[in-house]
Amino acid sequence: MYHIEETATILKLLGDKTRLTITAILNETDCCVCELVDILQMSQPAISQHLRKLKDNGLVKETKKAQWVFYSLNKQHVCYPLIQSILAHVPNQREEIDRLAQKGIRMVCE
Amino acid sequence: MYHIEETATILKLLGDKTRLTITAILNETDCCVCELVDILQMSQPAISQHLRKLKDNGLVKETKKAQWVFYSLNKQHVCYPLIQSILAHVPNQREEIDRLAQKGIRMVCE
DNA sequence: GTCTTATATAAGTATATAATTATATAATGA
DNA sequence: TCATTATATAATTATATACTTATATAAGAC
Repeated sequence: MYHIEETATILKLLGDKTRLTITAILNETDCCVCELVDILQMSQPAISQHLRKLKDNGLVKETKKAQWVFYSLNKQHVCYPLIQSILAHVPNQREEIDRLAQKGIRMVCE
Repeated sequence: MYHIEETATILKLLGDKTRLTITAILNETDCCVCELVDILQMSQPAISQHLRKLKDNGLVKETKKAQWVFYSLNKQHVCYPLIQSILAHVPNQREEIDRLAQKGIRMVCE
């Protein structure tokens, strides 16, 4: 059970098509920024700025690997259960991720 | 299972402390505008405008009774299940409603 | 009819948000 | 070292949002 305010903050964060999609993607697999750029067909700064908001609120974590920064959902977040029950209502993004894999993820990031 | 965009719209609507609280209240009991004004301690136009957004998106319904307009959650909304699974994570607003009842709802609305 | 109460809407203002473009940083590899 | 790639940040702009104040509408009481 969360506070109303805390919950509203999470909902506001996920109440944006781009961030909700990013969250749904990360719920399937970790991704680096350029993969998200490729899937979402948006500019790199726009994606970075959305990731920043998610990170500032602790919803995602970042891990640096060579020149890439991989983002993942923060399963330790207090609101993770809320996020999961929301994601249960939206289609998973397997297709998008598979499409990316077929193009060769490497080609995208290198 | 909803579309990402549709879900984002709902989350954005509920991603506001006032609207989330109104929704949580209406999940307990129907309310007229002046009751919400009393509970939320906000101006009447502010409450009306939030109710308008909720109504425009079909989340709430209104019923006129004499000079009052009672609002209720629209259980027929496609996203009602999503809304319920979100509300399951926030405290119900029984206390606020009870506090209002003790003051005498009649006194508030007349 | 007029007065009061409940609610809605309009106009204005201040702030927040999302995007773009340009630039900075950081890591890799030649 | 320099060039390239990946990512972040800053500055700007356009739009959206939440609220206030003032006013309109609608219903009931008198």
